[in-house]
Amino acid sequence: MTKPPTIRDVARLSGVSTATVSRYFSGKADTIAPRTIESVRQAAKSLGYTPSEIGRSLRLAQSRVVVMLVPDATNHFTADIAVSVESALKGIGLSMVLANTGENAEQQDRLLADAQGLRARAIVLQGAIDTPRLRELVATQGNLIFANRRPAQGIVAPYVGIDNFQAGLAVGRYFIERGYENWVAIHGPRHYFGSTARLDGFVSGVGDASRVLQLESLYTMQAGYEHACRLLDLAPKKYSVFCANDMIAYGFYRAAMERNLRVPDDLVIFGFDDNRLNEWLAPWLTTVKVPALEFGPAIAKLIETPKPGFEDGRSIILPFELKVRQSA
Amino acid sequence: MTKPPTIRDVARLSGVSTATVSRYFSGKADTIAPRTIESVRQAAKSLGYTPSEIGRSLRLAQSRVVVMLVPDATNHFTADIAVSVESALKGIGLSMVLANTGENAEQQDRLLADAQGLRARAIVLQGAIDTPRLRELVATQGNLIFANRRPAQGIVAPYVGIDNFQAGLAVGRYFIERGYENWVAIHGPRHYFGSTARLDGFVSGVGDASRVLQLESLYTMQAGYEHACRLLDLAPKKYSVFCANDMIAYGFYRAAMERNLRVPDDLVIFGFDDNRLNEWLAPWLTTVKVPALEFGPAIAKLIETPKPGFEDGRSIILPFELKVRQSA
DNA sequence: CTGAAAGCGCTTACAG
DNA sequence: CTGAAAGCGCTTACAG
Repeated sequence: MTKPPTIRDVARLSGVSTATVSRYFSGKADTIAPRTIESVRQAAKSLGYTPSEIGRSLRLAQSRVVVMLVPDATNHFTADIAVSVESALKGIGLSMVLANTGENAEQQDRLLADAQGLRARAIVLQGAIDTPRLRELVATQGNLIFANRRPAQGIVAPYVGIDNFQAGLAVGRYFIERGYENWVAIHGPRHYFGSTARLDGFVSGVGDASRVLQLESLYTMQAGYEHACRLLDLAPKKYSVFCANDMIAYGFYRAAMERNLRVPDDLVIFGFDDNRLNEWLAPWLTTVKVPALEFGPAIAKLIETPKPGFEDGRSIILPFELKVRQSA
Repeated sequence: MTKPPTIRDVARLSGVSTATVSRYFSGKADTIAPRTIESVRQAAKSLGYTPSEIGRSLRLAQSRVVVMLVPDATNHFTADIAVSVESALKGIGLSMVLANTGENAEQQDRLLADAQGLRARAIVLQGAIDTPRLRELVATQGNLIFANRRPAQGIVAPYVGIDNFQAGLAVGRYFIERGYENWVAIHGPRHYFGSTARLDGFVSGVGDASRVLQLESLYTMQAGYEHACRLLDLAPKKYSVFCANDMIAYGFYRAAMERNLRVPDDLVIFGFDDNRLNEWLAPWLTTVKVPALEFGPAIAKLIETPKPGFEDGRSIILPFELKVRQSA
């Protein structure tokens, strides 16, 4: 409960100046006499001193905090990316602050303001919503990084993730190759710019937009389930469904099971993400694997790299892979 | 990329002192003349000024950051609690930093040091590991809060969560009431002090420790699956299994399915947590509901309440509930 | 209703 | 190898 000791307390106790103590704690110990080092170490230890990140940040005009904004932290794929990023950042001496936008534009803008207040080293957005505030920040700060979903048209900022258009295209072509019919694309909310890249790719892949039934959906099991119920009850057919993520696919599958339909005989289902739950919950699901664990290192690299390249929209494109299993 | 504007820039542009600008931004606008307010507002807006949390924190000797340490951020129940806490803290003007200990004592201690460096307002631990560093911090800082698992013997700090012993007891009694036999308790890792409270309660509930087969397990589906395979293959029986969490129960169930066993006829399974995935993935699972969404408000309240009560180990005990469904 | 000034905990260029 | 001193962006008691 007592006030934490400061650098001055350590300096006093070890009989040196605060400059020396500071050097010790900021990794410049090689210019200090061994005896001095020892006395500083002792003093710090006996006081239980930990340098204040706040003092440090103020002085250096830069914090060691990276803010990550996610639409839904309880989504498993999102959480995997967050964990990967957190761990990679830790490796380069940064901390990550996680915050939920709840898919809400105002909430996002409020969090962006907070991140600015914290003087975040970088702001990583998973599934950003296109708002004026966002555009303003990208333009004036240049420390925003888009993950998993490309920024909207006209926003120039680094992107880390797969090429969603190419992935959609590959799925579309696979549908053609297999001779699937009755195409359905359940795609993500339209306010996620970039979420449509998968859809556009898919449509290109099958080659005929007019024959694709497009349904807009939240990224949840619930939403997938409801779409499926409506579809399977109103116009039952052997559909070939491309889902915007695995959660939607789970929901769709459950509705199919309830109707005694089998994959792939009565229904074809293709997911997206290959989130780690699949192995346990949906080993039957054919899906596009997005390498969640590669996001951390890529983003860390982007943050570490000297500024000159930060504003130029350079991106790190990760590889995707079609995981063909039972459902398609 | 340019340096963000400071309070001085705003003061200069609006022709007032930094004191006045500061008052405006720290909610003391009622002592400022309306015309002055307006000019400050204009100036701040045109400069795109956001007050620096760093400067503010240094001056006030207190940050608005709360650090939450979790053993595994990809666990759904953990994530639900984290989201609940983040949202409640946001409501009282605080941000949450999330960090993973990965069930690793050294990692935890490193993160605790980081939290101290950030001068965190509070540190919330979900599933803390008992280390000397942890004990030292509890004693000297008094801003640690234990969530979901009680602190170990001799650590006096506030706790938020259910009464795990009582919950285990209720499950044990339920087993007796139903006449279940062949009791198995798959409990969490022993280094989670407090994780054994559920086990102890359960043992008390059934009333005969010698007849409970106790298996130590990680909190994962994988671990639950492996325990089940071993058990069901080596000594097949109609077991009645109390799992330390729902994940373990999922894994156990899968192994049972693979062997064509049915719940509750061939096997009784009882979970713990009632994580939100159950509704979709395991609607058959009988489990103990822990109210994940009530953690946020409770923890926020603890943090807001004036210090006097902080060190005295006062706790907020949340209600649990047996959710009886198909599997038991 | 407003301002001048001190000081929160650090780091670093400069001087020795 | 070491120290004195300035200054990072704020807030607030004090004075007017």
